[in-house]
Formats: sequence, structure tokens, C-alpha cells
Amino acid sequence: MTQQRGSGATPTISQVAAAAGVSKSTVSRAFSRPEMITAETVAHVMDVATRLGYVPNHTARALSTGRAGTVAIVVPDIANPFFPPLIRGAQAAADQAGFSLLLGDSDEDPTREDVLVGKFGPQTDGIVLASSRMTEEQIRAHAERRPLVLINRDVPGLPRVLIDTATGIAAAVEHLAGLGHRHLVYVSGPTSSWSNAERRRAVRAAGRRLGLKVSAVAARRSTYDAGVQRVDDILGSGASAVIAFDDLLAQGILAGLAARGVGVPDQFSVIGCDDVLAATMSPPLTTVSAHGGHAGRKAVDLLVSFLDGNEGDERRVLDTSLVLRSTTAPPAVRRN
Amino acid sequence: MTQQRGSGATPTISQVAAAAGVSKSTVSRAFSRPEMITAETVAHVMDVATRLGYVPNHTARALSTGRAGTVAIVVPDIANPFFPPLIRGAQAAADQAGFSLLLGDSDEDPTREDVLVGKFGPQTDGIVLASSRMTEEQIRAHAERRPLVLINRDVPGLPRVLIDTATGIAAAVEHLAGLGHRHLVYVSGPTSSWSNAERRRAVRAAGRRLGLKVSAVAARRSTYDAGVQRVDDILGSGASAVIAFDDLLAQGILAGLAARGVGVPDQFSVIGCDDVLAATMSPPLTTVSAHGGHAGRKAVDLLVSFLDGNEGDERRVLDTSLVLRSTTAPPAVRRN
DNA sequence: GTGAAAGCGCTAACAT
DNA sequence: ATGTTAGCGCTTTCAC
Repeated sequence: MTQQRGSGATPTISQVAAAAGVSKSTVSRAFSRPEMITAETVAHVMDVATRLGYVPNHTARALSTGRAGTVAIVVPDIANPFFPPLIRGAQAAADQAGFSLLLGDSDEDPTREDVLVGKFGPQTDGIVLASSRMTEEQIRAHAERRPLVLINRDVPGLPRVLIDTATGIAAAVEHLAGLGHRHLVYVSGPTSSWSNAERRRAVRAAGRRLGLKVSAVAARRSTYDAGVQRVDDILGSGASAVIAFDDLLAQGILAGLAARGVGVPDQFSVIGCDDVLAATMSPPLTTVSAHGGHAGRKAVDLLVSFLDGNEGDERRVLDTSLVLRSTTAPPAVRRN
Repeated sequence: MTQQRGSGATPTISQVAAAAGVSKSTVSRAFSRPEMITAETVAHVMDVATRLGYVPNHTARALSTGRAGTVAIVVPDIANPFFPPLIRGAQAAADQAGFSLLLGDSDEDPTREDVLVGKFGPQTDGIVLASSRMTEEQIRAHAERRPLVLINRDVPGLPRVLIDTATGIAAAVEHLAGLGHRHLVYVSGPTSSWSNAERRRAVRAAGRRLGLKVSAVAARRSTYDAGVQRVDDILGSGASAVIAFDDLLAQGILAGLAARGVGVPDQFSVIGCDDVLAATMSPPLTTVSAHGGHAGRKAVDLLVSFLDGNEGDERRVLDTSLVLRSTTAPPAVRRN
């Protein structure tokens, strides 16, 4: 009972077979295993197929083979500029491997995320979980039922791709120290974010190593507004430079600083993270590159290779580096 | 041949039926139409089902019913900031209606778009096409085979949601005229974009009506870099204000202007479109709001209502308006 | 190299 | 209210 609106129904493999004067199997093979049959036969079948407008029915194939031909990706917030490039990379890799990409947005809510992944499970071959906010137990439970690849979440035993912002952050702290800064402040992002924990830790460690004082300000949400709202705290900390959890926050901080007449980089230095908006800010933001697109692509590649029977606990670490632009300079005596 | 990694294979409806001592139909009904059978039976079946860890197979159900439970959305470029909110709206609406959302990125390429839509056709209940670059013929051909809803593309007879930026643009031109500008320039975006044609037309019409001179500069691609690169042409046109196809372009123009020491809004006024980045720029950009999120949501709602048997040619127009921020002011004598 | 036939797991008439 | 029986469109042994 294929419900069909619009005009003509999509032809099935049987109709193509009939029209081409061959069997269903031949048509099937022409599409899935062309090397198994004569080149002429393939050509003929293809010819008839295209003339009839035949397109293989993905669902039927999935039922028959047990492979859905679909992978899902779930992210905390599509609108956060960190994710679109990542999704784009995932979609490209999926497409290339012959998979379709199902998209889920958990709205930063672990519960919604849990439901979403549960729902996707039965209808996909595997799932990519980006910046998951779920507990390790929840994640493991899902991994038990379906192949799962994590992005920016380090759960031993599960395949995962990690963007190693820690090294980039360390370089950022060194850069600041080299410029003469003695006191800096880290503005943190989402509490349950692995990346945030990594970055906070990296700032602290580098600060300690270089003998800098490191203050902390919690922004919690990663938004422009949260950034501008934290400016008073940032200025109040007495630091001369700030490292923000991500570019979005840094952008807000930049605006807030400007609104208070604090010049960047002359009176205050700021460094972001991810390099997703940095090039388009004024002044252009010094930031830590993240290559979200690579991560998305790599995650899907890992998933596909896992589906092909390869290792299931690979831990891929992606490099980052500091990219210098125009928001850092030697510290200045603060006017008040 | 259900391939299964992770733990034990998922039980099928038959196994549940056997274990519960009922027929497959009863189990099926217990899940899909519980009101058709005794409450006790339902309870018993459910009990056995959960004990066995049974989960209905989405794919099998889809094949049997002809409804995939999935809708697809294809966009020209996920990374263009106009689309994430739109996708987010679509995903939310789909989720709410019980559908999963398949995502496709055509990379601004009509051919890729065509292939993508063709591929999604058989595995979805319907498709949302945002800012399609395909020809009207191609679109109609797809609409013939699958329910289709267009966003920002006006094809008579097909359901579509249109963001009426023309009225917002007209307001922008009036605003500029009111400020005293006599000559403005429109920086156009993608050639095959319906929105671009609408906006260009609206600028021209309003300019004529108000007796303003209107020049044009082609940016073609909607990117920050394209914006900065067009600044010489913009300045060379002799205009005192610019209206850009979208915020991305406007952002680049702002940066390019700043780089040349042209003050905004004192020496030059700029207005963007879409309101996707405008609030986070410095100075905050005056722009035309677009509400991409609404459009995404509305499109999926239309699609779902279409699938439920309602009208298939609705034309939904979404309002826009000019939002004044800080990039416009009366024209100044240009220093050179 | 190609065809025939048996399913994949589920739903939906049609009985009973 | 529940069971029986065909398929949905495709892949895949197994013959030829």
C-alpha cells in the first residue's frame, strides 16, 4: 500500500525487469554488483531503468540486507557555529560512503539527547555523537546496541575523535606570557562539556608552569550575550588578558569590552577557541583552530570502517594550533 | 541477515508472538493500535516484549506501510549562517510530528542537489527544498514523484514558504532616503537565488519610486571574503550607502570599509539582510529580519499537513521588517 | 552470466 | 477481539 501523491508511482524492480526482458535478480545485480553480469546487460538494464525513472528503494534494500544505509549525527545545538562545519564534514563523508545522514538536535538537553539516540538506533547503522552531554553510562548503554562514534568525548573503549585543543590553549597561554601578561582569566563554557574541562585544565596547567595567575569566570552557556555579560567579572578579576571557551563567547567579550571603552588589544588581550568566527571579527580574533569539519568527516569514516568490521576502540586525536590575529598585545597599565 | 554488532540480536515480532502465545498481528496491534485489543492482552504482550528487549523494526514497518517516517531537507550550504536556524526549526517540527530528519547539503551545486533529492525521494515521505538552485523543470519533476515543499522559491502550484524580504528591503531604502542618501548600491548574491532576484528587484523599485540612483555590484558568492573584495567597487560607484544581499556579505563589506579607513556609519551607511549575524557585529548591523527558523518549521508543518491529505499548493509568505541598529546615518561628504 | 524462489520484519485486509 | 494470509521491494542462495 505504497501511498503516493503527486502523479506516477515510482517503478519497482519487477517493472524494470519486465520492461527489460530480464529477471529481478539481474536488475538488482545491475545496480549492486554490476561486475557480476555482462557489461551489455548492465547497460541495457540501466537504459531501461533510467527511461522508466527507476530508483532503487532504499527501505526495501535495508530490510533485505539488514543495513539501513543511514547514519545519524546528534549535536547539542545546530545553531552554534561550531557545529555546522562539523555536520557538513559528516554529511560529505556519509554521502561519499553511500550513506544518508540523519540529523538530531538535542538542544543541549541530555534527556532529549538520550531519547533521540534511542529513536535513531533501530533505523540507522550507526550514530555519531558530538559533544555529548549524556553520562558515560548512558553512552555505553547505547553503544551496546548500536555502533557509536564520539566526537569530543573521551570514553575508553569506544571509538572517538578528539579535538586536542589543550595543546593550542597551552600555546595561547605561552603567547600571552611571552607578551608579558602575568594574570589571565579563563571564561568557561558548558559545564558538562568535555572540551570545556579540557580547556580549563590546559589553561590552569600552562599558567602554573609559567608562573601566571589564572582566574576563572563561568559563562555556562556559549553565546554572544553570555560573553558580553561576563565582561564586568572579567575586568573585575584584575587580569590583563582573557581566554574564552570559544569564539562565540570571545565575540561577546570583544563587544562588551568595546562598549566599556576598553581597547583591544592595547588595553586588554583576548583569545578565543575553535576558529569559527574569528576571521570575520573586528579586530580579527586570535584563536585556537579546531577544524570541526575534519572531526565530522573523521567520525563518519571511523563509523563506516567500524561497520566494515574494523577496530572498535580507536582514539583519534586532531591537532590544533594557535592562530595569531589582532587581539593580543603586551599588557598596558589599566586606566580606571 | 540482520548484521548486528554490540550485543544480542534484536528479537522479531514473531518471537514475541510465540513467547506470548499470540499471533504476530496481535503483537503488531499491541504496538500500533492498542485500542483494538483487550487491555489485558496489550499488557501481557508488552510485558513479554520488554522482557525480550523487543523494539519494532522501523525499516520493516516503513516497507510495509509505505510511510518512511522520515522527511528530508536539502540546503545549498549548511555552513552559511542563514541555514542552521532554518534547519533547526525544521528538525524541531519534524521531531514533533514524529518524523526523523534527513539532511542534505548540495554545496550550492544544482547537479548535486538534483542527485541528492532523487536519492532521498524513495526513502522519505517528503522533502523540503531550501533556496533551491535547480530549474523549475527539475523541481517540478521531483514534485511529481514526492511531496515537496519549497523555501524561498516561488513555483506556482507547489507548496512553498517565502520569506518576503522585499518589503523589508523597501523599508531599508526608504530609511536611507529619509536619511538624505541620494545614491545607493546593491551588492547581489548568488545568481540563481530567488531571494537575490527579489531583493535586487525591491531595491530597484523602491529606488525608482523615491528618485534615488541605484548602482549594482555583483558579489556572486555569499561570503565574508566576497564582501571585503567588493569594497573598492562599492566605493567606486560613488554611492553613499550600500544594501547587501545578506549579513555575511555586509560583514565583509564592513571589514573592508574599516580597513580603508571609511567610518561606518559616519562616512558610509550599510544595511544587511537576514539578521543572522547582525546583532553580533560591531558596530551592530542595521538589517532586514528574516526568521529562518520560522520558515524551516513552517515548511515541515506544510509538508506534514500535505501528507495528511490537505492542500498541495499553499503559498505561505513570511513577513520581514527593517531592524535599525548602528550602521546607518545621514550621508557625509566623501573625503578622498 | 542469469533466473527462480525464499525470505527480511512488519502491516493490513479478510476471515473467524 | 484475535488469527490467517498475503504481500511491501529488494537481495541472495541455489540451480541452470
